[in-house]
Amino acid sequence: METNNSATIEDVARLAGVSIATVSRVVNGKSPVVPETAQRVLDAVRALNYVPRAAARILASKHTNTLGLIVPEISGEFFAPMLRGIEAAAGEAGFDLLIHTTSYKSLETHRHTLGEHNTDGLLVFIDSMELAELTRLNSIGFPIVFLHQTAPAGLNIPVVTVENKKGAMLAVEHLIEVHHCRRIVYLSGPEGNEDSGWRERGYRLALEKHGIPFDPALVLFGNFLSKQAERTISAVLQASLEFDAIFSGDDLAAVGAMSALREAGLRVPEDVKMIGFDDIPLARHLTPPLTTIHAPTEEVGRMATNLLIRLVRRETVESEILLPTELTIRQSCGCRAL
Amino acid sequence: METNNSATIEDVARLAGVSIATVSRVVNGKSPVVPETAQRVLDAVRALNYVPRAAARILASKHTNTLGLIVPEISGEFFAPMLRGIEAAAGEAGFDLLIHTTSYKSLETHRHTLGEHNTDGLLVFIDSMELAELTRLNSIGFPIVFLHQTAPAGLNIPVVTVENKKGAMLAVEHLIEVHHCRRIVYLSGPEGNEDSGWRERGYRLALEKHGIPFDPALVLFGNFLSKQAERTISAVLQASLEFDAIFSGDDLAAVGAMSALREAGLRVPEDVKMIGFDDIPLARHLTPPLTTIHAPTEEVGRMATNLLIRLVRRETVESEILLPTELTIRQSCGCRAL
DNA sequence: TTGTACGCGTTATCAG
DNA sequence: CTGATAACGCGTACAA
Repeated sequence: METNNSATIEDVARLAGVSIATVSRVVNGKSPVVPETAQRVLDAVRALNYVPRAAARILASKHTNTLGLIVPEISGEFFAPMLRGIEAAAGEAGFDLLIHTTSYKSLETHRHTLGEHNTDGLLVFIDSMELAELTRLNSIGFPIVFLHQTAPAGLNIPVVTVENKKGAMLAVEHLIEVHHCRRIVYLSGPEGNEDSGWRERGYRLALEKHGIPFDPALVLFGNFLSKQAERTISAVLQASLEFDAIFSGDDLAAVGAMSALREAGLRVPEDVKMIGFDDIPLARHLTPPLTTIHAPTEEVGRMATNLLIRLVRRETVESEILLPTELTIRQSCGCRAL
Repeated sequence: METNNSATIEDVARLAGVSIATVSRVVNGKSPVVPETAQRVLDAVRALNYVPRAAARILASKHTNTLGLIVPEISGEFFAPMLRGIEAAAGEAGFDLLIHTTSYKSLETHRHTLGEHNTDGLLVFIDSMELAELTRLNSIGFPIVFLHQTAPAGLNIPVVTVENKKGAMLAVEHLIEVHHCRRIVYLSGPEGNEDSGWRERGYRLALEKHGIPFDPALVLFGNFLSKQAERTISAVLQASLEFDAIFSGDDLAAVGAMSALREAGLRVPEDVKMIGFDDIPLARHLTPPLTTIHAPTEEVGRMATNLLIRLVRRETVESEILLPTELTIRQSCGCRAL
């Protein structure tokens, strides 16, 4: 609710004895203004506590200085670092950040809530947006950058993500080569999740490379959630599935899996080796500390945001950025504490 | 960057053969319009893919339909649930959410980035805002709600937080009464943190109630961070401080403390009992599962947002809401698994 | 270097 | 119930 009495550019102009155009100039620092007049304006601005109305600015200038972020849900552990990166990059460049989650709303409701009319560009995480809207925005040249997800066919939208396949291979090969595991479970993410898809591919590649036949029974559903992973591992343990290691598609699922294992009286890493993916902040505090594939999540957020800003400025950008992942050895894989 | 060719209210009016006023009416569903004309307008809207320009709307109507959130940093574990609550409540009421972190910016930069000119109201977490600006906003009747922090003297700003003192007492009394602890460490939060202050008060009250003298040497600095807590506990262990339990001001610090304990060869709960505060999602997955004071963090976010929205609508609201905390017993306190 | 005047797209007021 | 039309506050050609 706007309050009645705040100063407008006109008030400032009057007090400074100049035109509103001049005020606009010194406030935006665009065209040159005689230092002396500029100072008078600045004084007036301060005296009146003048702050330009964002809406008026947008209306007149046609750009919002705001970036939109669309996510399906805000899932803490993994998402927080990314958000930090995004917020930081946006802030440093002078952009505001409008956040929108799609999870709890009906499709009808969240149409058009974020788009050309209130943002200069959009950051889209996972498939939180309808293809039709995406296509429309893309066709009018509206800047969009995807996070952890490649663009649908035909759309020219850059992506920033991490080296999923390579990371997964690193993990599985470590399990095979160093710890001599042969029956390695892969704990998958949500159906259709691209990260999980690549990680599974890396997993299979590593097996193949070492002549270990792929067993579909070892691909289990973790849904990138502790709870689901816990449930799943408990169930297969009941059914006496045999395995000597788990490569979890993400750390959260690894956490749940470890709970299930402990519940069943199995020890990590003695009975089952475990490696996760992402390297969430708490990974090193688990018992045992979780060996995992480190993904530069905050950096992904930063990168994507910078990319988007360049897009907003109509600069050309690379269509895909893959940030490096690396194996972070702790103890859950069976390596000794240092 | 606004794209050139999108339809305006005038285009719609023309196509529907009505005035722009009528279009505005059916779009906003305010004044009654003959169903037949309304339908014509709706058709035109759809045909032209018309979406009202937010900026124009704001400029004309004087309110932004946007809520601002100011936080010092986005710290994952604890903050994510709160953000979820805020986002959900805001979204359900049709408000957008503008997020702003203050941590990495200079004071100069983050003046006025969020305020009367781009939001209808502000959610402020901890002391992420200057008193002067706060006072100014408050004096012009701008809606603000504090999260986990009471307003500075003289300002009339409602707060939503949790029953810190009661929760702390619950924890410490459990340690004393059930587990017969006598030398209980309190792991404090950041200097001046209000939550930590109340929790310490609860801790001291519980000791007092049971005739245990307060020992200042047992109040240690955890800073609500795993890393700091780990460092602190390691240090006092070196210095052979004696204690039989730790009540940690928050779960994150508890995690760090547990790492330090394990590092030193001490077992939880056999050698040291441990209780945390907040009940972050991962608490139950720690080894041993962390007994902690459950705080309804997501609900705090929801509540605060709803309060703010009522303030925006100029309704009167309670000046303080204390959400209940409760003891969630798991195993780190020495209680057996169920 | 500075000022004038118009346009941005809505909402709101007031007649009709 | 509907249509003109005046704000809303700022940026920016264009003119001086």
